[in-house]
Amino acid sequence: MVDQTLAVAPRRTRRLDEERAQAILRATYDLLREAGYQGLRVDAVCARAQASKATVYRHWPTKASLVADAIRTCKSGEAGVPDTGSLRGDLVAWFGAIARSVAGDEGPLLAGLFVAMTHDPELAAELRSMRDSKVAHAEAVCARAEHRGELRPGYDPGLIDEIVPAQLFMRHFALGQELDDEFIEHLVDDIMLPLLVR
Amino acid sequence: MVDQTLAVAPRRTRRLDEERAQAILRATYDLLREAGYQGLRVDAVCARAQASKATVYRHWPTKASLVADAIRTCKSGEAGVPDTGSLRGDLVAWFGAIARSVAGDEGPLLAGLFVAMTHDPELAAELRSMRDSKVAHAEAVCARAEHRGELRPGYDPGLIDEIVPAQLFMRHFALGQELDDEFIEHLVDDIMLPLLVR
DNA sequence: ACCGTACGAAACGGTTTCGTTTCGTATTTA
DNA sequence: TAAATACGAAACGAAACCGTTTCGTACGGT
Repeated sequence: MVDQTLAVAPRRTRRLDEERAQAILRATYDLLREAGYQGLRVDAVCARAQASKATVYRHWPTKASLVADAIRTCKSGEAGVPDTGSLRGDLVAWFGAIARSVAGDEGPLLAGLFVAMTHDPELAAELRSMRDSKVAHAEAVCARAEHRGELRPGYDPGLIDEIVPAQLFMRHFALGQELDDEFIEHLVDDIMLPLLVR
Repeated sequence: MVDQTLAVAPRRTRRLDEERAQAILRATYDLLREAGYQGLRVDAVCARAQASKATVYRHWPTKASLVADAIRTCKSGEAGVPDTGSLRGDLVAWFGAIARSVAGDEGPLLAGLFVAMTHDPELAAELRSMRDSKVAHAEAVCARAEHRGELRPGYDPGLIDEIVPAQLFMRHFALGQELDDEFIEHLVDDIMLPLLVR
C-alpha cells in the first residue's frame, strides 16, 4: 500500500519512513474507532502520530483515502477456531471470538462508518471489499460436523455469515446489551443449530 | 412533551407556538436522518425551521435534548399488518413493511446515532427506551397461525423481534445490498419459518 | 559534498460552528 | 394599556478545523 503510493509519486529522494507511515495509519485507525469517521480530525491524527499535516496530506490527499489505508493496514485478521470435538463447541468458541471482535475493534469501526458510507459510495465500496467473509470458515466447521455425523447434507453454512455478525453487532450497539456467554449459547442453541441441523 | 417543557418554565408570557416547535423538531429529525448525530448542526436546524438559535437553545439546551425530543415526536408508529390468511403471507407482508422502514427513516436514524450512543450513555438509554418492540406484534401473528393450525405450541415469537430488524439493517447499511422481495422471502422461508415451525 | 525532496513544527487565511447577546417586534397577562 | 417575556434575524467573540505555506533540518541519490 504505502510502497505503492510512493511508487507512483514524483522522483522522490527523501521518503516517509515505513515506521512513520505505520504510526500515522495506526493513529488514524484508533481515532476512527473512538470518534467515528465524522468525528475523525486530521489534526488529531497528526497530533497523535506526531506527523505534520503537510506530510499526511502529501501521502493521503483525502480523509477517505487515509481511512481506507488505515483499515486495510490495521484490521486484524480472522482468528482460527479450535476444534473442540463437537459442532456446538466449535460454534460457541467461534461466536465468542467474533463477539469479542465486535465489542473490541470491528464493531466500533463499523458503527462509525455508516453515515460516511451512505454519503460516499466509493469509500463504501472499498470498505465493503475489505470485509472478511466468514463463509469459508463456516463451511470448514460444518464439514467437520458432517464428518462426525452431526450434520446431514443440505445445511447452509452461509447463514452463519449472514446472521451471527448482524445479531452480535445490533445487540451490542443498538440495544446496548452484553455479548456474554449466555447470549452466545442462545445464538448457537436457539438460532444457528436449529437452522443447520434441520 | 413540548407542553411539559413549557409547564416547568418560568412565568412566561409569550410562548413558542406549537406549530413552530413542531417545525423545529421536524427539521431536526430530517437533518438527523440526512447527516447523522455528529453531522447535525444546530445552525442548520435553525435555518431549515426558520427559528432563531436563541429560541432553540432556550427550549432545548443541548443537542442531545433536541434530538431526543425530535425522535420522540416525529418517529412514526408501527403500522399494522394485514391478515393474509397464512403465516408465510403475514410474515412476508410484515417484514416488507419493516424493510421499507429500515431503508426509509428508521435505518438512517439509527445509523447516525451509534457513535453518539457510545459516548453519551444517557442519550443512549433514552433512545433505547423509545424503541418499539415487535414482540407483541409477533405474538399476535403467531397466535393467529397457531389458531389456523400452522404452528404448534413452543414457538418463540421473540426471535422475530431479535433477528429481523438486525438482518435488514445490516444487509442494507453494512453490505449495501437491496432489501428486495427475494431477500424478504429468504428471511421468511430460510430463517424465520424454520425457527418458528420446528 | 552538493542538490533536491520531504520531514516535523508552526503559522497562515479562510470557513464553520458553537453558545451568547442585541435589537426591533410580537404576544401574553394582569 | 403597560409590563414582561420571548420571538426571529443578525451579529458577536471564541474556538475548532480545513488545506496550504513557511522554515529549519533531515534524508536519499549522484
